[in-house]
Amino acid sequence: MDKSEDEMEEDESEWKNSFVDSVPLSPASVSGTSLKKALGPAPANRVIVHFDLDCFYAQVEMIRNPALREVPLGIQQKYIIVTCNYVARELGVTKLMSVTHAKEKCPQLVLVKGEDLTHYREMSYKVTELLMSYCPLVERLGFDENFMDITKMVETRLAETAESNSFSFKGHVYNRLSADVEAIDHPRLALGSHIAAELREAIHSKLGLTGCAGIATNKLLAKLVSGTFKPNQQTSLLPENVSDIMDGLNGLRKVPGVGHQTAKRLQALGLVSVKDLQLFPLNDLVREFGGPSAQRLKNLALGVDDSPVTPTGAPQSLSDEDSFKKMSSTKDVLEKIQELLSSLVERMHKDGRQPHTLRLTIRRYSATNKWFSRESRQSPIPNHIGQKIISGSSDDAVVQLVPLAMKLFHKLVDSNAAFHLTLINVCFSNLQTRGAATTIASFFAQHSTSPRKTQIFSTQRQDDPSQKTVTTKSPCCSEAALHGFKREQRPVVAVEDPPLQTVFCNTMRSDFDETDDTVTNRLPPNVDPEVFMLLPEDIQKELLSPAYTNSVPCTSSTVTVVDVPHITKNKPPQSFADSQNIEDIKEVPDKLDSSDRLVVVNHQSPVGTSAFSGENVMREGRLSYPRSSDCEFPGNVDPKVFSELPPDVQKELMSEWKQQKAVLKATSLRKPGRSLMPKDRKAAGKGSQANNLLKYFKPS
DNA sequence: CTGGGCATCT
DNA sequence: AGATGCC
Repeated sequence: MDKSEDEMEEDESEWKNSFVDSVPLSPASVSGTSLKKALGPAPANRVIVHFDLDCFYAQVEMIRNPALREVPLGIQQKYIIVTCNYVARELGVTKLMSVTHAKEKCPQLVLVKGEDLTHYREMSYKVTELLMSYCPLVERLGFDENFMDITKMVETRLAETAESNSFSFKGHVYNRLSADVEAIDHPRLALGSHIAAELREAIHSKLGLTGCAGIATNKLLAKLVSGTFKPNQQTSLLPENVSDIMDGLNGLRKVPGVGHQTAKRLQALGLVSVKDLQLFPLNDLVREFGGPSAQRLKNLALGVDDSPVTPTGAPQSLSDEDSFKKMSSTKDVLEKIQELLSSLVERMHKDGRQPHTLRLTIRRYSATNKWFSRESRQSPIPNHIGQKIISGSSDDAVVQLVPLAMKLFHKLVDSNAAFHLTLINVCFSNLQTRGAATTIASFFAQHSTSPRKTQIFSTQRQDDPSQKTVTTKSPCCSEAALHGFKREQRPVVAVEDPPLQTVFCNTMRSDFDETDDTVTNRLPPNVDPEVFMLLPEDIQKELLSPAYTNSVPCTSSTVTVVDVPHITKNKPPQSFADSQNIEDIKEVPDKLDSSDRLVVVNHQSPVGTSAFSGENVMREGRLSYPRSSDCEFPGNVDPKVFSELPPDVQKELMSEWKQQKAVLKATSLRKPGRSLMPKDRKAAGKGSQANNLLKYFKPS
């Protein structure tokens, strides 16, 4: 529908999404569609990597129990082997094979139950988090796959490496025997293959996991090519071989994005192979699927995929479910719900966000359509219950949630009649950080996109001095809630160590000044609104109160912000080092590799890479009052109070205010009560998600 | 003898 | 709320 104009301009969004900063778009070109062609030939292509961990669950179990490495191992969920190690595969076991079948084929098969996903989930987030420490553009796909847009890393490295011999490919090149010959023709993909190799090595050395990678110019191709050599290998796909890999797919079902249902509908149109779809008239396809889906499908068949790598962040919902042969009594249902809610509440508590919606999903037994047809009902979670989850009164929370869930159950099932359920799922969604939006917080909330300024190092060598610095500071960062405030912390490592080579992914460009902030991962300067909201209300108040006029003697933003109310009154910043939750953050790197400061640094200061905001953040010194010409204060902010805030906070606030004006303009047509449109919400969510992400890869 | 998650779109 | 898709 909205695509009518670009029916023939299927590349349009790619122009926006796949930009690279070496090919700056002029402001005019961004808004003017007709100017596209004026930009000349195709824009620089992206470099996308798809990572796919080998038999992920099995690897996790083998790490937990190394003895399992030498035996054929299968991970069992109910009656299914969901995955197995390569020893087992050599003996004929495959994924998604029934247990009985597997045991027939391989009587020695060792089975480990894998229904509890806790360990897999934790390890999964460690991987994502590790990748994110190199570049924030990481998108998860399930627990064992990640997409990464390394275009910027490549561009940076390209600028630095003038050496010709670096233009060779690491790993395989799809359908090529001697890659080196044409490597020079694809320097960016070639560099991408080196980066992919380094990242795989990092995953291996830090987390002990092996996996495959695919390097290509879009997500679809990267994913398709990553599996061509398994396990623990990588493959690059050159543009001239796109049709090879697409045409080589055995059936439309192999195209990611074409599921069972879509394949069936396509088959009804007489389409079976990828070629069939490529050649099928678009108009006919539109009749069946509608404009956007039709175009998307056709593009997929052609290997065209302009969808951006969308940083995943923390999950938007947490759910827990169990399936069974039969559940037919209300009492059993109640017990199951209780059990599911208990574990879910625990997980939610660790997450730290407050769920505002509870959903109950069931699957009814039905001879025919057994595995589809789920039904669900949802309801708001009263605030006082949600609070208990956060505060850790888990038992109380569960007690209050169970009746809620049972109400939902009775909406779904008439318990007077006979019923037969085969699955129950409970889900928390509408996850929000605690605290009502104070005026200021709501400012933040609107566009707290995450300003990670990720500093990346291709390989890390060296030094302890930084390590020390980090260590001393990290305690202050232990609360996930504090992370946002560390953003502007001076990059501990980089400062002291110039030789710390390659800084990828951080755009130095102070940015094209376009108004188009949706196009890229344009991340506003560092504030973490969420963090503010996480602070106890009295502290928030105090922070904003005109009565609060003490100056803050601390220049470390990490310490400063959080401490403002307390420290200035009560404690010196140092004392914070030994207070409370030190371990949270510290343990992470320790568990991984205590000598590796890179991880540490990135954790504690997920300082935005893509801080296009480029404006150099003021790192020390206090800003003086902003002149009103520069930035108007919101009415509720006392300039004097403002002046007492730590410099980075001042900076952040001003940036927010400045942006607020722009956003208000942009959103003036929107409903006031719901000014966060999907796109905004997405952007806004990412900021907090990134912070919260840390929790997902906590120490085990 | 078909898991237990998650996301997006409508 | 459901459908669909992915692992």
